[in-house]
Amino acid sequence: MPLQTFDNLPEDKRQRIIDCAVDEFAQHDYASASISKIVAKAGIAKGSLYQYFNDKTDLYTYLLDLVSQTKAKMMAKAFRQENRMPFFESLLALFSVMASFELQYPKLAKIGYKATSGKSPLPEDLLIKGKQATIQYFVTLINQGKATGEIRPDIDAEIAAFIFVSALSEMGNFVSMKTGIDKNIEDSGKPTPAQLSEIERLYQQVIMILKNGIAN
Amino acid sequence: MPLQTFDNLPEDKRQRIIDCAVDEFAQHDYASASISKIVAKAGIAKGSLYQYFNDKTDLYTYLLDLVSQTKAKMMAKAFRQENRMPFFESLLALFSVMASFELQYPKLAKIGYKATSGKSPLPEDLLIKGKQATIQYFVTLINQGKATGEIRPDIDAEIAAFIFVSALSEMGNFVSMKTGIDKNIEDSGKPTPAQLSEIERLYQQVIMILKNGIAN
DNA sequence: CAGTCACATGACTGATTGGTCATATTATAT
DNA sequence: ATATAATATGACCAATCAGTCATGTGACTG
Repeated sequence: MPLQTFDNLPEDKRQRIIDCAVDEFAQHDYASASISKIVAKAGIAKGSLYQYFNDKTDLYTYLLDLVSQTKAKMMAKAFRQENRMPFFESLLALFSVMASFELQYPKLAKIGYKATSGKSPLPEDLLIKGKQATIQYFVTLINQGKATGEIRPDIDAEIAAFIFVSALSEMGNFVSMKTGIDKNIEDSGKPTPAQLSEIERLYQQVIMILKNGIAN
Repeated sequence: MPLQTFDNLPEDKRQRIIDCAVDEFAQHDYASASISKIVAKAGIAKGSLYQYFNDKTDLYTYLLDLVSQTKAKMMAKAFRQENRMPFFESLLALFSVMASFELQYPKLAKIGYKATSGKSPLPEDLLIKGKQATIQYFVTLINQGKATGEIRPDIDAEIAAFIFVSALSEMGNFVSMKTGIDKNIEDSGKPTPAQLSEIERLYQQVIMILKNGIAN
């Protein structure tokens, strides 16, 4: 975790450092991301960065925390209401949040994506445990849906969950492919209404397919 | 492409170099993969490697070729028969090939996966074009299915194709998660019959879900 | 034997890396 | 104004990187 000195920093300077670090880790994986380039772009001395963070992994885990906390905030906002929704409404809300996150914070999304798919210094177990945790969340959701009769009882919950997670995690790529949103767009740059409706149509179609299948 | 000298090499030496390079590029992305480590592990001088390949990207693209050619060979074997199968049989065959490839050549699969998801020195356009090409293949397959009445006409072919590709490309991870197959398993190590049947059940379930949906 | 050619070698280069630390600057407190 | 503590700095270090090249080796040819 960052040292106290990092919190004592003036807001704009701290934010600038974070921005530069996010830029770097969004474009390169952990091993290739360069501390030297981060401090150069942020306009601070390398020694300074090492007064804010213990080492490279410290900075990296700080960014991963930023990713999950930002996402968690959006989740909390979306699920503020009754937590017992019909299954497919829950699914819709989940997809909606993931898509919005991807649109609003494409760089943070990229960091998170790299962390789960590529290489990172964290114990590998910890990472796949994270992915398994996501799958497990869907498994319980699906089993609830089975209990309420919304989902066919012969569905293998784990495999269905795996499909959902795959579609979710890859949807970001598809979104940016379709909307042309890319790294040149700054984080927090509000997406246009046209993009939003396109995205909404996208994940509604996805859910429809997962719900009813494609067979005639 | 590799120089002629590489082809002139004695078979075992050439294979040893390929194996070590595959090892390295399967574990690290392009930027992090180390030529020094490859030659050290292969027991050759660094200068020698540069008599076989022009530079790092030359070696890398050679490996990517190896990946796609290996996969293409398996595809050709599976689709030797009549090329106009019912849609869901084609889908089954596709999934089957992808799963077998993942099982038989986990390292090659990992290299290919990194190439599409992570960073590589190739023009980025070329890579996402590759992914889009895969999607396009599914799009035509789906449109054929629509024409024959196998698939509902209101399905958005592109979105459905995206879901298939996502499931396909992530299935490797799921397979290794379920079967415990990992980097410690050598390429070409034949998977056990138990693993094979487990895998078969997996992608049959996946196709069933994509075909009929999960709704009751 | 001499000459030629293909390949093998590893010391070397210049660049870059994560990380350190003595020193300089600034802010706070007395 | 002086002392003390907090922060800023960049030259520096050892390690590593991709890539080069003069030299060496061995096999084939005349």
